[in-house]
Order: sequence, then structure tokens, then C-alpha cells
Amino acid sequence: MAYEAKWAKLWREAKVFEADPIKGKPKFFVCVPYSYQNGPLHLGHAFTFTRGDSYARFRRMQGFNVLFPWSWHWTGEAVAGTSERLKRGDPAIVRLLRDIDKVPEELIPRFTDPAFICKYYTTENKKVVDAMGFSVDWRREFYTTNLHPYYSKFINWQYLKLREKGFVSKGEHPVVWCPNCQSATGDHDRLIGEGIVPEEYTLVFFKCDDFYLAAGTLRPETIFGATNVWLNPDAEYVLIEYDDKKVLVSKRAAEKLLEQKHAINIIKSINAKDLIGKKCKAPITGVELPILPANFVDPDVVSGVVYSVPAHAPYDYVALLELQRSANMNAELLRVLNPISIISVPGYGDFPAIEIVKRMGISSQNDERLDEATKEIYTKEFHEGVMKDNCGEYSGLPVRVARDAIKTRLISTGLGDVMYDLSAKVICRCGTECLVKIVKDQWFLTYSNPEWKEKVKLHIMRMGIFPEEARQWFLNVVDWLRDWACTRKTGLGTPLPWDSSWIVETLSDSTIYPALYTISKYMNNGTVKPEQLTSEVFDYVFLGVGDLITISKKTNIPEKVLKDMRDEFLYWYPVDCRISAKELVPNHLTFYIFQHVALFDENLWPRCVSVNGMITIEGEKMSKSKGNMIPIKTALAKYGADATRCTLLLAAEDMDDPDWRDKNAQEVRRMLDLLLKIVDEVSSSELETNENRLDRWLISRMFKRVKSVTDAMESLKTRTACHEALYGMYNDWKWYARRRKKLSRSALRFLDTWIRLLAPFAPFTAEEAWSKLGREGFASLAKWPDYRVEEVDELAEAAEDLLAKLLRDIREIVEVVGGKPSKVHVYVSSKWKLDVLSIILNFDLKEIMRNPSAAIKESLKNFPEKKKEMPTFVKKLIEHVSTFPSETPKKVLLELASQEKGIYEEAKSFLESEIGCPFYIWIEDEQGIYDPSGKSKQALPLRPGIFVEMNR
RNA sequence: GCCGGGGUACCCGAGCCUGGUCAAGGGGGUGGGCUUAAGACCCACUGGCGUAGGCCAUCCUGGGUUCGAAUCCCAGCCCCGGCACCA
Repeated sequence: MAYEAKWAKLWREAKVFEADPIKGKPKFFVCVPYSYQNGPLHLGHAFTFTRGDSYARFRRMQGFNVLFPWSWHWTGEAVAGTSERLKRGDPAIVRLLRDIDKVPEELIPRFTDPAFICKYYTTENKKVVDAMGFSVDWRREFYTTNLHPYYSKFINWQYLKLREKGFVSKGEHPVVWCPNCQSATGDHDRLIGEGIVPEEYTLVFFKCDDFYLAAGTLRPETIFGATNVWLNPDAEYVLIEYDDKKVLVSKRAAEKLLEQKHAINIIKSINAKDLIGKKCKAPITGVELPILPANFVDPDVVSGVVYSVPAHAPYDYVALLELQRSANMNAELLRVLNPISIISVPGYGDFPAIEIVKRMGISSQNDERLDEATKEIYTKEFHEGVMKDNCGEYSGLPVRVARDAIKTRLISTGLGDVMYDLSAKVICRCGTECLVKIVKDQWFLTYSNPEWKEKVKLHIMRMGIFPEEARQWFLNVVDWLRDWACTRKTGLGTPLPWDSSWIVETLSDSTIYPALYTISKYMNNGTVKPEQLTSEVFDYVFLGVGDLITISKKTNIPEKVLKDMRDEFLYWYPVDCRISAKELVPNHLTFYIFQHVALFDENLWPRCVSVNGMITIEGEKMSKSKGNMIPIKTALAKYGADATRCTLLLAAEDMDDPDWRDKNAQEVRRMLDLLLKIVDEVSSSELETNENRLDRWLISRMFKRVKSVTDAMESLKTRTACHEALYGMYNDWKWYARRRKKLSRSALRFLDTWIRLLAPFAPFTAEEAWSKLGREGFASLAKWPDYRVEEVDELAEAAEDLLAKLLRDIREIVEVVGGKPSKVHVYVSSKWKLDVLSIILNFDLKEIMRNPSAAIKESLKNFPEKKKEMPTFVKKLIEHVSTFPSETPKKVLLELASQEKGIYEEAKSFLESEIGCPFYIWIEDEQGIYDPSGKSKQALPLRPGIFVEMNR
């Protein structure tokens, strides 16, 4: 759109969105999360950003001094990954860059430098942000990582503070690990196994000779039901030195355990067949169990050793059956191998595993349905199972309680341990199979800290959260959050201030940066140099700690500048509203609250968060791999910024996912063009100066729209707001223009307000219309219209409703009868019916709807001569009255009814042109009335009788 | 599995909290108007039946509460999203 570029330029030249503190003027700080610069901005970004910008514009027009800043996220490993893949010559990445992201061919070789990638996209994307009309104060722009030194200084300060306050700790944790790449393998780095996370198993040690068999299980409580230990006779086993014990596990398990913190030495290989038939001793119970062969035991899963609980584990039971069928089992062993029932669970007898195996007709260890059976029993017993009397001190405990207690006891007595493994195969992009590694010396943000959690939860309960449903989600996330590993070894970012072998992780460096916006312009314009930004400076600016004069001397920052930065921070902070997609609720947005709570005074904690859904394209999830990713740039070229913005806003509200449809965008484009046309038409036509009821109607409707748009925006209902501003106003306009052949000056007033209401959503079109209308200044800076209740005219509105209803009724009659109408007779009800209406309106409507007898009695008192027809008439009238909106005042209904004939008379020519034949307006009982079909008797107040003469 | 959000007409979607104004609004389709024509725009219709403005059906399914249920309660079915070292 040509006019969009024009207005973008004018805004820039007039610096309309640059915001500085103004004493006494209320401020409003709106922000959206910065986006990661590994690709072009797409419609998903655009949705959140447009909501943010529209809200910022709305507040600005309301008279707030609004700060809406922008910056770019460079921290992370993904960009580095792209570079690596490019260096390796991965053809897929070249295709992606060239075909999907439209990177110019000649620049692609330079993408081997991660910093170049970020710079490239930042430059591209900044153009897009401007073209979308986002009302950004660019003087405050920054990007992350140590490539932008003052950002790193800010991160340094933040982490030193967090550590000082005890919110950072050192520890270890399990990750999915690629032994080839020597790094953690996140979901997006995997060829196979998306969503697979390290699972915690319990190793249970069974003593055998001078070593232990380490059986892995998810269900340590079943140790009471163990009947034997299974080994796979064909698998490779090894004896290892495991801490201070000798332990037998599969060869593969030994490799896995090597990554899991233990001192491990392989002593020798063991042939499982040599152990079959031997005995071992179970921990806790001390029972002697035989070691038996089972081919379902997978040496690649956990330890490759399994103990058997045939009563409660379908696999074990089926393996047992098969063993018993095979000939060479001796009778003594079989005797021992009776299933032992240890858990009672509703819906099952003593042996759930046996029941389910029989029910499903499973007879082989290789039957795939065993997984299903296992899962069912596992779930059922975990949630509803209770330990039976034969479980020692654990008898009577729910399974879920007993499980943890037994695990703890096994570990503390040295007869068990924790082992991590993956529930399914994970293959790294490099093709190597991953395993679980316990990363040592990892730094954590201690989100598990109960006091910290509590403070965060209290704040979440108090702050503004839109939509309201998201509040509970936030609270649940806080409960669920564990310590967060906040450092990485690779990728772009800021080195951890006290240990530069680590880089602050991407989500962890993106928490309180809105604070930086309040002062970044001082760095951007060179007033303050990065190296001057010592911790004392940040302490002073953000926390008000330290002595101004001393710090100024130390850092060479003039006192006034320091003071200004402090004042400016205090002016803008806290953030009044942060707008984001809902996917950030379980991480970024919650971290954002945590970190503010940890570092700042309570009055500087975030005031409000609004979350929205995630985009789909023509009903499909948007993704690069699907090839349906739409860059903002593409939408801009097709529909322009305003149509793109409105199409997105109109697509969804609250946490619903917006669906982008090209058809909708085309339609919105037409609507915006139509608006400009209407403005042209009105400004070039002669307007009547006298005003009538229709003008009052228009203005009344207009103010109701003002109210609904304002209310919707106040609660971040951007879809409703945009819809009302665009289509709500348009519908009113259509009726007005149709009814009033000659427009009056109220048309101007209406357009003036329409443009203002639209300005947050379609700012370019609003500016264009504003200037076409001859208004001075920018629509973006125009005053937001106030709702004026005194301009609401319920009577005028009800009168138009009456006419619309009359037209509908006549059309329906014509439709049913068929043919073309030649004359329409309208009969307004007689005086006494009006009086009955007035009587009825004295009653509580709900009351007489239930039981009309009181109203009937009262009416009869006044009109005893109508004894016969009164009961039916009153009931009919009550029913009719109830179809009017309940908020219509009774006074208005009565007044309207008394003016009914006049309303039809006044609109006669309109009615005639709508239906296409002459109208005759009568009163039901007047002299000389033309009423061949007796339709006048049907007249009710506010519902005239109608007689349509038809042409054959 | 856990947590969160949903299921409304041909499609998209409001209404649900606070029961009766009710099945909004937009798209698509059909018919008509305007126009030299096309487009744009305007109007009507778009579940069924109906020779008078009406009647009946309908808001995932099945029960219940109520004079009255898309809305409140109970049970069930189905869909989508998040689930940790990843932006």
C-alpha cells in the first residue's frame, strides 16, 4: 500500500513514538518478547506483536505516555547449529535458507558465522517491524549476547545479584546426551525420539556369590512379589566395579552407567547361561530367588537385568508360563515360581497380570500387546493399588507412597540406586544413538526454592492476567517447576561472570531485560559506555543502592546522567503489560516473574501479562518443514500492513489459536478500502445541518460501540475490539446511509470517531482517512473517544429496531404468500391496548411470565368490558414484551408505543422504497379504516397488524 | 500419564461466568438492485415445513435441575497445546 510507506516515513520524521519521561503524565509500558534471530519474522510473530502494538496505541490515544520498545534475541545454540550444518555442507540447510527464508544466494556462505546470521536477520526483520506500523521507540533497541557489550554487562550484574541472593546453585542433572557430539541433544536436534526425556529407574541389587545382580525397575515396591530374576541368555553381560560393589549388568548398561556419575570399571564379561539356575538373595525380604532365562529381557533397556513379579507384571507372567511349558525345568523350581500377590486393586482379583493376560489371550513373550497390558496394570495399580498384608512395614500403604519409601530405603541401605534411561530410542542429528548423561557442575536457578515460589505465586494471584484462565496455568507451572539449568557450554551468549567456561542459557538471560529498555538509550547514544556499567551503576539505577557521588567518581558517569537513568527507570517501571503467545507460559513468562520477584522491589514487579494462541495457516499448524510458513514480508506485499494486522486480530481471542486465511485477508483489505471510499464520499458531499432522530440513532449506536471497543481493549480482548471497530461501526453506517438519503453533519462526527476507534488496529488507514477528512495532526496521537452516556438515545434505537422488525415481518409474509406486494397496510394498535401495556410494565416481567394472573386481573379492573379477550391478550402482550432486550427501560417502551404511528409515518417513504409499493398507516379502531381481512385486530403495541395486498 | 484449553450451522467463529433478549458477526453460496458491461457496492435469503408475520428441529453424546437450558449440575466420547535444558 503506497499510503502505508508514506505514513511510516512521516511518523519517523516526527518521532511520534519516541517516549521520554514527562513529569506528571501517566506512563504505560507495554512490551512483547524479543524474537530469536534465526529466520525471518512470520505471521506467528505478527499476531503477538500486533496485539502488543494495538494495545500500546490504544493506551497512547488514551493519554498515557506509552513506551513500546523493541530488541532482538541472539542468545542460544540454534544459530550456531545452523552454521555447523552449513560448514558440514548439509544440503537441507542450504535449501532452507535459500528457498524458505529467501536468503540471497551470495550471502549464504557467510552464514557459517553465527553472528552474521543474527545480524542479517535483524536488519531484515527491522524493516518488517517498521512496515507493519509497530509504534516502536527505536532509540532503545538492543540485541543480546556479548556481541553487544552493554547487554552482557547487564547479564553479569543480574547473575551476580542472583548468586549473591542465593538463587543460583551448582549441581548435576540428567540430560539426553550424544556421545559423539559431546553435548545435550534437545528435541530439535534429534532425528528420532522427539519428546523422549530421561526416565528415572530404580536399580535393585540381588546378592549372588560375591557380587550383585542389578535389576532395573520402575516399580521397586514389587520387590515383595519377586519370584525370580531374569537374564537374557543370549545377551552380553559384564561384571563391573560400581562404587564399592561388584555388580552385574548388561554390557550396554555399563556404558550408560559410565555417564552417570559413578566410578565404574569393567572387571570381566559374564556368560549369562552360567548363572541360570543359580540363586540370589532379594533385598529387604531376604528371600532366595532363582536366576532364570527370559528372551524378552532387552539388554539395551535399563540394566538388562529384571526381577520377576508374575502376579503384577504381564511380561513376567507370560515368561513364566513359557518356561513352565518348556520341558527341562525341574520340579523344585516350578514349585517356587508361584505368583505372589502383594497389591490389591479395585476391579481386579489377586493376580491382575494373570487376569489381563488371559483376557487378552496372550501366550508369548513376543506378543506386542504385552506393552498395552503392562501399561494398564501399571497405571491402575499406581493410582488405586494398596500394599497387602505381606509387605511388612509397607502393608496398607498406597502403592504410590510405598514405591518412594522402598526406593529410599534401598538406596540408603546400599541395596539399590537410581539409574536413568530413555523410554525409547533417541538418535542425534549426527546419527549417533543418545543415552542419558548426568551433567556435573551445572549451574541452576533454584526455582524449587519454596519461599521464592510462594512469593511468585502470591504475585501471580494479584497481578493482571488475561485471559483469566491463564492464571491457574501459571500457578500450576510454578508448582511444577524444578531448578533450571541456566548455563551452557556452546552457542552464543554472555559468559557466566564467575566462570567463563559457561554461557548463560538463552531463557535464563531473557528475564528482566525490559528494565534495560528504560536506560538503553543512554548507551545507544554514547552517553554511557559499556565499560562504565559496573555493578554499582546497575545497583544504583535498578535498586537505588549506593552513593551517587561515589559511583559517579568511580565510573566517570556524570552524576546527572546517573540520576536521570535512575529516575527514568523509576518512571517507566514496572512493566504495565507484557503480551506473548501462550507457549511461553511454562517457561519465559514464569521465569520473567520469578526473576523480577528475586531482584526488584515489590512495586516494580510486572503488573499484567496477556497471553494469546498460536497461529495456524488455513487450518494447518505452521512450520518450516511443512513449507507453509508465511513470512510477514509476504503478507505485507499481498495485503499491506493494516489488512494483515486486522486479519490476525480478527482470527482469535484469548488463548484460542488464530487461523490465518488468505480469503479473510482479502476481505479485510476490501473493507479498509471501502472505509477510505466512504470517507472520500462523505467529505465531498453536501451535508445537512439539521439533525433528526436518525442522527441521534447513529450517534447513540456510535457511543455504544465506543464503549464496547474500550471495554474489550481494557481486558485485552483484541478480537472483539477490532471487530467492533471495523464491522460493528460499518454495520451502523450502512443502516444510517440507507435510511437517511441525505447525510447530515453527524456523518462527519461518526467518521471522526470511527477513524479513532480503528487507529490502534489499522493505523495507516486511520492516518490516511484522518487526513482525507481534513483533520490536523496524526490519528495515532488523536484522543481516544470517551463514552458519553448522555448521547445514548434508547428511544431512537428502539424506533429503528421497530422499523427493521416491521420490514422483516412484511418480507416474511410476502415470501410465504408468494407474488409481488402492491399495497401494504399497517395497523397501529388502539389506545386501550397501550394502557394494558402500561399496566403490564408495572409488574415484574419475570413474575408475570411465570404467572400472568395478577396482570390479567389488574387489566380487567381497568377494562371490565374486555372480559372475554383480555386473558389471551395479556398473555400475548407479555410474551411480546419479553422479546425486547431486558435492558430497554420500561419508560422507553411506553414512550415508543405512544409514538408508534408517527414513527411509521416518518419512515413511510423509506418503507415504500424498501418494499417497492405504497404504504398506508392506520390506527386499529379509527373511522373509515380499510381492513378487509381484519388484520387490525392482531395489532399489539410495538407490533402493528399488517395486511399486504398482492399482485397476482 | 500430568497440566491447560476446547467441541456451536457449509466454513471460520461469538454467546456460556450472570438461564428467558438468541442461536451474533464474517466468509462462502443463492436470488435481486445498481451498472453499457465487468468489478466494486447495496438489499434479501441461506436447518425443515408453512397461502400472513407462524410452527418444529438444532449448539459433541446421554442423563439431571428449572415454568424455561447452547448457557447450570453429573457421566461419557472426541480434538488441540505444554511437559525442562529448547527458542
